[in-house]
Amino acid sequence: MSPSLREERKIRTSATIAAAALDLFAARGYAAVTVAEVAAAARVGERTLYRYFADKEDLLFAEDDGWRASLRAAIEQEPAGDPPFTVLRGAAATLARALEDRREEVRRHGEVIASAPALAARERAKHAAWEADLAEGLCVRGVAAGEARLLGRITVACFDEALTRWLAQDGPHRTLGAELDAAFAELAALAT
Amino acid sequence: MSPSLREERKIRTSATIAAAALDLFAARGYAAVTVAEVAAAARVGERTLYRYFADKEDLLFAEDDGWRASLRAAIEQEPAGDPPFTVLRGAAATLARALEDRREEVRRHGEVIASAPALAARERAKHAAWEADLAEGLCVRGVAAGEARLLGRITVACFDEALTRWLAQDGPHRTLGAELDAAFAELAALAT
DNA sequence: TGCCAGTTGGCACCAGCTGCCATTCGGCAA
DNA sequence: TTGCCGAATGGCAGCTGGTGCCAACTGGCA
Repeated sequence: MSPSLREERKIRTSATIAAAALDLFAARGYAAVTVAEVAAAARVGERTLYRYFADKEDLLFAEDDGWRASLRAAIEQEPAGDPPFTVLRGAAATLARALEDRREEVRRHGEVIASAPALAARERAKHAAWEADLAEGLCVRGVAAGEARLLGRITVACFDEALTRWLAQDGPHRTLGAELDAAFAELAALAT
Repeated sequence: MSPSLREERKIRTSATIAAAALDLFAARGYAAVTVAEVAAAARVGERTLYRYFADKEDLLFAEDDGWRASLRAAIEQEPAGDPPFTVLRGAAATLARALEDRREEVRRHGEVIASAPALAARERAKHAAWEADLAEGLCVRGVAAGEARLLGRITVACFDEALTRWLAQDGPHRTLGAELDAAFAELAALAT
């Protein structure tokens, strides 16, 4: 059941388009690049591009679906008896480990996103989806909905702050996992 | 120095357009209403509408600038010696008090926003701005940037959760202030 | 009264996005 | 090898969001 030639090509086409888009956006700015130019750079018709990506923004966010799935899987694999917040901290740590060796990629991506308000907004919407996934993962374990949502929000807040600090450092840097631990520790110290 | 006839008209025109937009969006859905229709309903040219509002989304978010200013003012008015998190909790409580008697308005607004992903994303971006304001307010008081950002994020997370719970109740309901206190209390209990 | 500055809205135009349709291409069976 | 089917492609027309430009209008003031 190896992927057929058709499927292979679809995957390759999608990756080509996304790569061309990121290159152009990084070089000239998101707003200054038209979808037609991205399509041309990827040697694809504009109409075809829109079959692979829902809209212009999606060129930068399509692959996030995969990470979202990883996050959901990470929650499920946490030990069954752990207290709720421990579960979410564990899931966040797993996601952090998956990002650990892709720092430059994440930074480059983040720079493009920060350059356009609409993209920053969508980035935030992604966090909302994460929060919902975390909350859902706790609800399945019997945690009350309100508490689950609050914990999801808190966890994403800490994760995002850890990501910010991780990317802000120049040269040698602490790991994302270390930043995440630090953020959670700070939270515990400050929340009381 | 009462407002001139010109200024009065501008304010009234802006309010008329925003009201027409909310009515149309609530009645027929955000996506199904064109900007031209909003302009026509407000008896204004489309080009004029775009002088009052930056884009279609802005029709729903323009007045948030005022609340953002209130939030900044609220931070400044917190006692000087208070610990950082106490300052932010106080500012959040002030904002909550300002919203307390506009529940139906907030709910109606929220329903329209929840109906379109792009609007939900922008709502989240608004929270990012709040977080930045809160962090800035702490930095001015000498708090380290990283800690200030983290506290800003946590505070907004609790506020947003409190807002969610406040709006979710039917019939008689607890106050937003009470929900906010509850969320902060839960945080303190769960974070350790 | 007449002028100035701010406000308005029509028009042209570009970019994002979609439905439709003809063409092309991979995969399979005769 | 050939021929067929369904999937993938891309061109085209068309709508909506958004902007620059310019001409007409209006309130305010000398």
